[in-house]
Amino acid sequence: MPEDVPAAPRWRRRKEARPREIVDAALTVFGERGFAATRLEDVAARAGVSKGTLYLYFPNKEELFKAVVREAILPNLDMAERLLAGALGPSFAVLETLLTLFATRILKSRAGAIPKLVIAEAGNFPDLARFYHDEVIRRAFALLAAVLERGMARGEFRPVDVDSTVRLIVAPMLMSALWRSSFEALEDRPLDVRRLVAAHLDALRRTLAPEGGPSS
Amino acid sequence: MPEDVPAAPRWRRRKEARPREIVDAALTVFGERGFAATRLEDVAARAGVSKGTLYLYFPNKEELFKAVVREAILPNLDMAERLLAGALGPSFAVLETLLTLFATRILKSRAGAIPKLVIAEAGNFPDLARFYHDEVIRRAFALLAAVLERGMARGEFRPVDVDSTVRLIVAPMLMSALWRSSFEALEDRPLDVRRLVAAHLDALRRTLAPEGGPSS
DNA sequence: AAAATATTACTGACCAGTCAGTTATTAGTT
DNA sequence: AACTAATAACTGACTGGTCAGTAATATTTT
Repeated sequence: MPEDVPAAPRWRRRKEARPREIVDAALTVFGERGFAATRLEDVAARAGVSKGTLYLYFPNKEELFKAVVREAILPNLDMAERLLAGALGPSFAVLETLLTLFATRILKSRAGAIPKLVIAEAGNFPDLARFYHDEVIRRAFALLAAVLERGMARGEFRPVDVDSTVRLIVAPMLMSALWRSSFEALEDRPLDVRRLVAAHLDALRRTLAPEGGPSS
Repeated sequence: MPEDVPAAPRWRRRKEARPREIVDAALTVFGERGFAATRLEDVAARAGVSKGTLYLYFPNKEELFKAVVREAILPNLDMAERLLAGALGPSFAVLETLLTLFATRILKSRAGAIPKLVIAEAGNFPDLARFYHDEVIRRAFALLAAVLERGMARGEFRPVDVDSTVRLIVAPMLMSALWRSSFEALEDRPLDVRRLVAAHLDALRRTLAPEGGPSS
């Protein structure tokens, strides 16, 4: 055995790549275990570093979690807001696009576990709850409210209680995310999100239609 | 100081009353903290006993939790099932009663925290998830499905995708429960459940109405 | 006195966050 | 181009605190 062949180094310096890899690993483990139950040792192992390295890039567990939300959720919200701002067609089409976007970009990705996470830990980690409330929920609600206002202003939707209706729109999406995280494994058939979204949009069409049938 | 006056005993034997008191205390603490984060020491303190006493009545934390669900949720499900079995009037009225029942009996009581709890811990405590799924979710879904089938059979509802529609009915109720447990404290105004239920029922009326207007 | 009920003190396992030390990389020197 | 600091990146053992469950002991009731 030649002993002068330099073995591959035990580790490499990869200052640029680490944060992304750590956040990515954290999303997976947080999603599986929840915030409190996640061991940073596991996150580190999955990211291929040691626990100490985590603390070189993130001051503590909470900030790591915030970084996960920023990376996994906020870009989608940005996209949704741009979509509404540039919308020209009927408001219901905007709604349709938004729900479909949520179903594909959030529900089908690992980010779908985040709502469960936040709901679960809100009581014990109020800072996290406030962060998520301010950065995600408020914005998402405002976005949907704007779509409803637009539709009512253009005579496409009948006048509705905006706040309640926003919640009615969000609820099945949220519930789907929670379902997948918590109960799907207990059933023989997975939740058919496509079918649920179709039924939801059908219900919304009937709910929002002006009294005398669509005005268009 | 007379020393022969028998002081009040430091504790009394109250074999019958303990379980209920412990379960009651557990409901409160589990609701505030979640399952994993709840310290049995706190439950004991709130029930006015010591930690050891808990273990005289419940073999472990999981069984204590199951007892909480049995006491706080199942009686309401029983009531709901009896209600449907004895229903004579229009199916929509049954739906209305069920949702109102949920809003008053679950949402407004401490039991409203249970859904959050189960969703939060399902991943880490699969036995709890299975228990809740089998004892609560399955039954609740079947109940609502039965109402829909009844309405369709009587020509009161248009034909709908039953599974999806059940989820659409449940979702806003569930979301309300989660909201109250997790985010209500962060907002200035509390969630107006009455208004939400009204909007939901209004939406459902439009969604379920047969095409040519109500047939009655 | 014996049985039943309750308390108190303890054990063992767990984990976020810390830090002294190690290894890879870069810059400087010959 | 080879050798040598100097520095940045990384590691992993350790600490301090927590808590479910258990064992030993005490009090109440019959």
